[in-house]
Amino acid sequence: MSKTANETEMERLFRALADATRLRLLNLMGDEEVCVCFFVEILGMSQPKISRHLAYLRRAGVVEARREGKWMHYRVAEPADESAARVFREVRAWLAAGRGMRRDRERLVKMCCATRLPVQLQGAPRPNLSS
Amino acid sequence: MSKTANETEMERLFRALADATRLRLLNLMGDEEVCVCFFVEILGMSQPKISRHLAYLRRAGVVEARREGKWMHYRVAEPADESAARVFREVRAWLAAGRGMRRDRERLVKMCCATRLPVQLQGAPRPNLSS
DNA sequence: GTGATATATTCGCCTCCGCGAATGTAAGCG
DNA sequence: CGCTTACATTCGCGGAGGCGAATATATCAC
Repeated sequence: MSKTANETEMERLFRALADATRLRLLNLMGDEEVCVCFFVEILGMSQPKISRHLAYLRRAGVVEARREGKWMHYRVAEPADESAARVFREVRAWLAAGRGMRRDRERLVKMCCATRLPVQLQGAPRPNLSS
Repeated sequence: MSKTANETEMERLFRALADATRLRLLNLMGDEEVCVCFFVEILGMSQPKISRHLAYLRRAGVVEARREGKWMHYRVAEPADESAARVFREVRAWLAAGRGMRRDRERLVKMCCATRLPVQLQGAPRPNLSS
């Protein structure tokens, strides 16, 4: 039934989407969970910056996190509300069509499939490249 | 085929949607143009506040304006990009399902169909109630 | 022209948030 | 225990934007 969709929820969602870095993070996640160290390596941004944006997305209910030893994995969280989920799906489709966004994903796939990971990522858990 | 969807365009759109007042304005417009004076009357907010948010939406390319004598009419502007238009449609569907949003629209319909308009709106051009 | 009406813009003041830099925390290793 | 790695949080600064209040602009009536 979920037809209410508290208006405040919309604001939170759109504020979370109103930042280029967060959009790039969401695009990199696709449908699989990704380790923080890959975000840092691929976006070439400082680790605190990545971490702050991931925390923002988490507070907004847009992503969920899972700990595995030292590593943290982030994945997209589908909204419970039906209309919100449809909006969210379209947003992610829009992301996937973007030029820069596709470059980001290509770099993720290339890096995660390389036989030799860069020094910073030795031993890091690789994301599933299914999507 | 509009597959680029400049990432900056997404940021602008989502920032425009990240405010409760602007969401209510978009919802009130629906598929028809609406005169500023109705926004002011129905939302019960100050005229400068309404006007500033409408200007924000216009700068973001989300709405367009048309002048008719003293009155200004605002209507939703469909994005040129295909993916963006799909996102936007879903957003508006989400809006239309919201509880408070439906109340707003009911008040608009009631006010615009009343035989006697409130004093502030005497002679104001009424919106088409088709949607 | 004057005046009234409808809308837009400007001006401080404030809060939110993005940033780099530094620091804090949590898990693994020995 | 101490040390390293992976990540999170805090701090101080600066810019963006929301607000009410005041002011400016545009159009119409006369």
